[in-house]
Amino acid sequence: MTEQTPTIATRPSGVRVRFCPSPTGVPHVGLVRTALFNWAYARHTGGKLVFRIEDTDAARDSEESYHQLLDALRWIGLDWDEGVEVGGPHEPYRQSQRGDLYADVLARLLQAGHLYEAFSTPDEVEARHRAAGRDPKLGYDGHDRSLTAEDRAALREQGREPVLRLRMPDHDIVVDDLVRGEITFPAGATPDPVLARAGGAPLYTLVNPVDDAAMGITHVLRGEDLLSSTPRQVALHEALTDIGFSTGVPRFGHLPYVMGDGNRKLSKRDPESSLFVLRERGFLPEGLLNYLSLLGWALSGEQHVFRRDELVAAFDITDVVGAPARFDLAKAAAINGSHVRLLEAGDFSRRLVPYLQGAGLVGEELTEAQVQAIEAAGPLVQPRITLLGEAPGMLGFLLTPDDALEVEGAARSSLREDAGAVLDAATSALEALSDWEASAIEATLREALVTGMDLKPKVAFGPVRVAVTGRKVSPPLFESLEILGRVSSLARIAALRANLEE
RNA sequence: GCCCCUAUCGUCUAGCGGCCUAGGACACCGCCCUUUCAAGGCGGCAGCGCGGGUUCGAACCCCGUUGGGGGCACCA
Repeated sequence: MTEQTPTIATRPSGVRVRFCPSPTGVPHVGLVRTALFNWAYARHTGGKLVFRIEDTDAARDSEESYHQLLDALRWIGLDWDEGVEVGGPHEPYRQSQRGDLYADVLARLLQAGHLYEAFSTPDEVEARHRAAGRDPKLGYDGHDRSLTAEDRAALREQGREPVLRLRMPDHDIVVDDLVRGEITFPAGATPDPVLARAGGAPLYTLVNPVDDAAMGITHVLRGEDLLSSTPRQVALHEALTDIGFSTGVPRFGHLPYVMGDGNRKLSKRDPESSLFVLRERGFLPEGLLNYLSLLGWALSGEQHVFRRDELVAAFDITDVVGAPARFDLAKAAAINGSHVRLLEAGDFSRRLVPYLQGAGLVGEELTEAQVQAIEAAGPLVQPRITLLGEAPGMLGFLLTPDDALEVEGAARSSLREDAGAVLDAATSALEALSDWEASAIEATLREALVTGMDLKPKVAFGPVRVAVTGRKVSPPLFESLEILGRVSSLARIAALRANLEE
């Protein structure tokens, strides 16, 4: 065993980072943020991102979750250089398929004396702590470290099977964390961890560092929750180096938590923690990517809205902040709104389609008229929404047959006594209009209602807006009338007029 | 209990000893623009947890303290 703790890996050139989730549950924003920072660091440095799946817990892992992980990464636009789906020189990239490697490493580690067989049950460990007047929560006490071959044989006689524990070094372990700086873990503070169950089933404690070593990972960028497991990982890397399996210890960088409301970690109970919920609400991949990168990092003090390539150009793991960041849905939406506004008009309209389909306003196949209406109205709603999911509400009136249009209660009750007269005047003016175009519509309606009836614009146009869109709030009225067309517009005004009589 | 992390406006952050009477963004509040609602423009409110040092000088360095978070599994 080495005397000193090497904290800087001596590796071939080039940054190699990895993203290695276990496929349990639905992808959440904290997970994606971790993937994002690994990706950004790889792209910034010209290094490689490895995507590995840690599915050694058959009870909790699921194939569905695996596919959701792929879906999530692809949607937000993170690609990887090696790993599941794309292959690479270190296949396979699913730990459930790497059992032979782990068994081999375990055997070599055991033979070299870095591992030992431990027979103590958790109850026995706790009982020893109590008997000695120590805190029972102290963790494993190292009791089996000194078992002789005879001792072990005797225990086996009793039908007991040992787990394999790593012999932690008796010196302090110093980690130069890329985001937190130098951290010292006192000798003896980390109990000897179990690396394999009785029977040999490998645990995360073994498999994660072994694969990092096998895949030549140079920088381990992961969640803060794993910070306290770092000393045992460093110790394992040292042992792996000692047996010639590895060439050193990777650098570590521990990313801050993503918090929810209050002072809790963002939990799966929070709906906004689910990437897919966010996507359904209408986040743009580039908008969410932008916001997520702001959780613990900043491009500069001044620029908050930026593109993917600007992120890559500027991102450095050493600039990441160590303190937890709160996920603020309002700010996320605001950043998204900025990206919505940045979209080219045609692009924006096309991205609306899935949300209109989801709302049942259009079918699988769009009609020519629907395409035209969406493209014409797109620019009207683009500055008015922050999430694409808001679009159906604003565009619904254009994609609904005249006789199916429903006037919202609040819109209906906003009408004053003179609404009928306003609608009558609007009808006369519009029927006489030869050129059905927004500016002409505006001119004639202003003349008839504002000038002719001496009404304030808000009062004058309100009833027309309600008649045509069914709502108090809508895209700009005159453009909306133009897009809707003369026939439908007049029909809707007439319908509301008739309705007022009742 | 032990170990570790962390601390600038309500929130996310810039700041890396003098450029700081602390900058930006979100939120909030005004005003302008305006056919509704937005967008946009202009302005405002609001912060270095506390106590000691070090220094000519501290948001920045050191020590302590308090608050917050995490870990102490045959889960990952």
